[in-house]
Amino acid sequence: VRDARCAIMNTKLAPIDTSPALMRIAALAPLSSEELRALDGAAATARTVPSHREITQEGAPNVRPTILLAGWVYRVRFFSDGRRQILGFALPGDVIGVAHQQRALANNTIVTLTPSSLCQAPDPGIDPDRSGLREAYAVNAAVEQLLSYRHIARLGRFGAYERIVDWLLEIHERLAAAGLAHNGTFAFPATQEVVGDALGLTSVHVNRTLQLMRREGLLNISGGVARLLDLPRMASVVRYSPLQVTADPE
Amino acid sequence: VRDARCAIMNTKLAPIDTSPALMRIAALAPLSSEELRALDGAAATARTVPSHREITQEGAPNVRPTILLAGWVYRVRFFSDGRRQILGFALPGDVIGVAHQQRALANNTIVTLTPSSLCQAPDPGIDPDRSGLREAYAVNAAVEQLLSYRHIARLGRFGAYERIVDWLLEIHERLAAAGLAHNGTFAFPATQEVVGDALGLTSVHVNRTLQLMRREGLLNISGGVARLLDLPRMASVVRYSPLQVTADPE
DNA sequence: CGCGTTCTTGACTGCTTTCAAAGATGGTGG
DNA sequence: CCACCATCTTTGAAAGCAGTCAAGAACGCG
Repeated sequence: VRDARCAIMNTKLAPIDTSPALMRIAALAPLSSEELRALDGAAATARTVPSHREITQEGAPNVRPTILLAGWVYRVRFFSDGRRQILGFALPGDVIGVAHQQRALANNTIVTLTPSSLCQAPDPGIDPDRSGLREAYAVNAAVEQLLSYRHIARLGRFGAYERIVDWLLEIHERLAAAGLAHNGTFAFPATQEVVGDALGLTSVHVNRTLQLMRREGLLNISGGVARLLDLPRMASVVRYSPLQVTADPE
Repeated sequence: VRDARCAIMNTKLAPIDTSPALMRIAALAPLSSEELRALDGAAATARTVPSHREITQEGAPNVRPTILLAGWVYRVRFFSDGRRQILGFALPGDVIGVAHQQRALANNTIVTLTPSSLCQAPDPGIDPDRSGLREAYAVNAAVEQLLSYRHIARLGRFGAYERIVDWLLEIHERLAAAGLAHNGTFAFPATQEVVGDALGLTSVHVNRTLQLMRREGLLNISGGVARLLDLPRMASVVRYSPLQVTADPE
């Protein structure tokens, strides 16, 4: 897993306990050492998928629950005239393909944006020793739903400038939870066309807006790396509030 | 329950087995007579909420799972400058407030659009006799997620005309599942401003677009009633495909 | 070093918003 | 039964944000 990540994301080799995906999952809920071992074991069976490959297809039978260990993947919906809308991204540590019903169909197409590493998500079953895992998956699902709602609000009421700021802050927060962002800087594999497809804009307009932000000293995206240079100002533009789905304990 | 529905929605008294909410839930999964009785019993304890009341508030502790028996409610996200974006609607038979994690927070504010009737959703627990209910709730959740994804695609890539057509077809399909739409005609309590807030448009532009559609003989909304006069043509405008989250059995 | 992808730029079009005010509608109380 | 008020719908003119089309520059991979 670590090797895969290093090859794929071009990051420096890190100690085992900082594996981004596991760090993010462990942040969702307290996990027992047995559960951490189960995750490690699953990660050992990871498969690598090249970029631009479909993992699921909308309307086809759902895949089994899967953990994204490394890479970026996106959910997408295609239109008959060739347009497409990216519904959201899964980042390292995200769990995809979870369904609780019989004969579930995938409700969206999932495609790898970068070469990615995937493994089957350990099944907590009804094992009382794995309640932490169940909780982590539940929190993951709640975050996923919250992200959808935020994306709807972003597309419905934000202009291009706000959309990009808000979305970058969200990506940054999520990557930071996996230890993949430092000081506002993170690997950013999306082209301007992909950003446009995610935010309901044309790549041309994304380009002009990013240039404006660059001139303002707000951020800088180049060479596959995003640098958010003024997080406080970005946050104030859209009144950004961190993702939260669970109440803090007293 | 039936009385409440009649008073609230101004519909004609219907036989018990056509109660819209229960009809819709029963369509999600096969239910045993025990489960149907449980639903009936829950419905008997329904409470009525006036219009424009908040049922949940984003960031507050989540409410317990609730069935909407009658009326329309909407999920909404507010912005600091007074703007708001409606994230989606719950219609009779929809289950709201479901969360599987500890100390869950509501991830959106839910507000009644019309006077509404609500009851607590029967808990299937781990009772094997209530697997149908569990399945129905799971399918309900899958539909909810699918609706979110469709809404994202709608807002991101459709123009005003397409957004309205696509959204009305979706509302129609959902109401029809509860027996609340006949021949393309259904009670429609949303003002043009509400439609605009849901579709990311101004009420002025919603007005102009609806007028265009009326002139084209496509549909007619007036007096709180929507009449979709040419469903085939509407469907072809956006290549509408019915909501489906479960594979048809062989 | 060469080619394909991605980024950048310019001019022009057009959908949607904004602002303001005038009608229509529906429910309520006199 | 009608007057009245709040809400909702309709209309017009003007401005603006974002899209479209096309072509050139830069980048990165093999």
